[in-house]
Amino acid sequence: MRDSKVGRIEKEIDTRERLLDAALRVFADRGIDAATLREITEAAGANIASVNYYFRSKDELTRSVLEKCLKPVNDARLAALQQRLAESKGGAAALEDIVEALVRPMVEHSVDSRGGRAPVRLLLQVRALPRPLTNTILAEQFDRIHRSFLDAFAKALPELSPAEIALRYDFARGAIMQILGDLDPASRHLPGLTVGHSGLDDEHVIQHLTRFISEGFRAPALEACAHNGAARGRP
Amino acid sequence: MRDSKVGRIEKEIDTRERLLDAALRVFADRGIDAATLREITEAAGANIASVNYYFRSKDELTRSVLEKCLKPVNDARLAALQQRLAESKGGAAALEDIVEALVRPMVEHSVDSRGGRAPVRLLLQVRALPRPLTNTILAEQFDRIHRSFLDAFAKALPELSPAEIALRYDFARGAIMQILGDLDPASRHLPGLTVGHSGLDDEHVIQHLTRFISEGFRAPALEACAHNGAARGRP
DNA sequence: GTCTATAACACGATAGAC
DNA sequence: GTCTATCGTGTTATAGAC
Repeated sequence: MRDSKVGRIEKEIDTRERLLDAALRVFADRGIDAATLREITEAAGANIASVNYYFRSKDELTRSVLEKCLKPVNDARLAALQQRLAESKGGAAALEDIVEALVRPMVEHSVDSRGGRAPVRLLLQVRALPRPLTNTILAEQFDRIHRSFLDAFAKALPELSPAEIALRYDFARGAIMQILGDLDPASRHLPGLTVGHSGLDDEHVIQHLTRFISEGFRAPALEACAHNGAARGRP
Repeated sequence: MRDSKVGRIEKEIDTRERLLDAALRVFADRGIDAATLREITEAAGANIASVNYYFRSKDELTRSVLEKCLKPVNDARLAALQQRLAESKGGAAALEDIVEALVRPMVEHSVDSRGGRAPVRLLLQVRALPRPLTNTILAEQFDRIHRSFLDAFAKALPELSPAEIALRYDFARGAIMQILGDLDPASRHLPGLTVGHSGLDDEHVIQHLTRFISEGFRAPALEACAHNGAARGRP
């Protein structure tokens, strides 16, 4: 009796949350396009019409799913970076610390409710297949992150040009996404993993990634080449 | 008069080739699932029914497209690696040479007929979205490559465990795919590219990638951790 | 070989009862 | 809030004329 109203409210919230959770998994497993609202609602134990009740359309559901799984990662990244920068009191933060601020939150916060890497696979998907809707969401979620990290790397590695920093930052992001995608059970049947990164926990992944990326960043600069914006627009 | 028959044969071949070329672009642009045979045949200037005539189904077309754009890359990779190994006369090839054998063919051979990176975007897509059909094709195309390169890296870096080699090889592949995907004009509206790898030709990309990856591989080994397959299955 | 027409089916979205 | 039923649209695949 005491919960006749609370129960209804909890159920409402619960259905919405279950839809988001199921949609993340189905989107990651089958692709956003190929995923049908029928699959999603079935996986969530909800009715086919519930998506149109809680979200207005499949596009709005997509936006909510992406925001829900990207925001925690990037909030944690920004917090970690700003803490490192604060510790270095105006000087440049240590390279390893910046790299770890980029790596650790993604490794630790990109797990779905089943222990898989659905957020990573979804992110790989929207990057591989640019569409206006998802591009907008990615821009909203990543612009501040990229700006902050590019800036921190530039200060830590003053001998590298901004263009070379941007390039290596791109390499780093690719390495992170690749290994996390391969760690997901859904990628088990992909080639090149016969050795299998089997007995590998999050902490080791973070350490391996941080070391590889840091050494890559420390490679000597390639003499003047990439950052010649001057070459564009001139004969 | 002399070409009434030749003309017909050329037209046949031409239509099939045009379908493959158009399918690669449409698959990469819109996603294999979302791409319709109507779009593809329209882009190829062919009739809607021609796909079912030349290929049996959309799945067979997918297989042909993937094989056509992956085989040249991997053939070139294997040839480059074997040449380097032969030059080193039984000893280990230089690390930079192995990395370049991995990098250069992918950078140089992953361009579509319009100068874009459709093969890369298609590969990113089938990796992000594992399906039985494409997994099989990827295994056929990449198993020999991965085995050969893992072996070469292991010989060049005897202080690293096989598990650590596999991990760093994965990082390298991620870095390569990421930058090549971002170089495609279709990725122009993605975030993090405001700096834009604009005035950057293939040769510079190859050199930057090779340097970054080689230094990453040279990072000191992380003490015993990943390769403890023994830890699995024991209490 | 190329084309038109259509069969057979799945989708997102919604109206309206409960 | 939840459900059923259905509308309108778009898909692959194919049959059969040319």
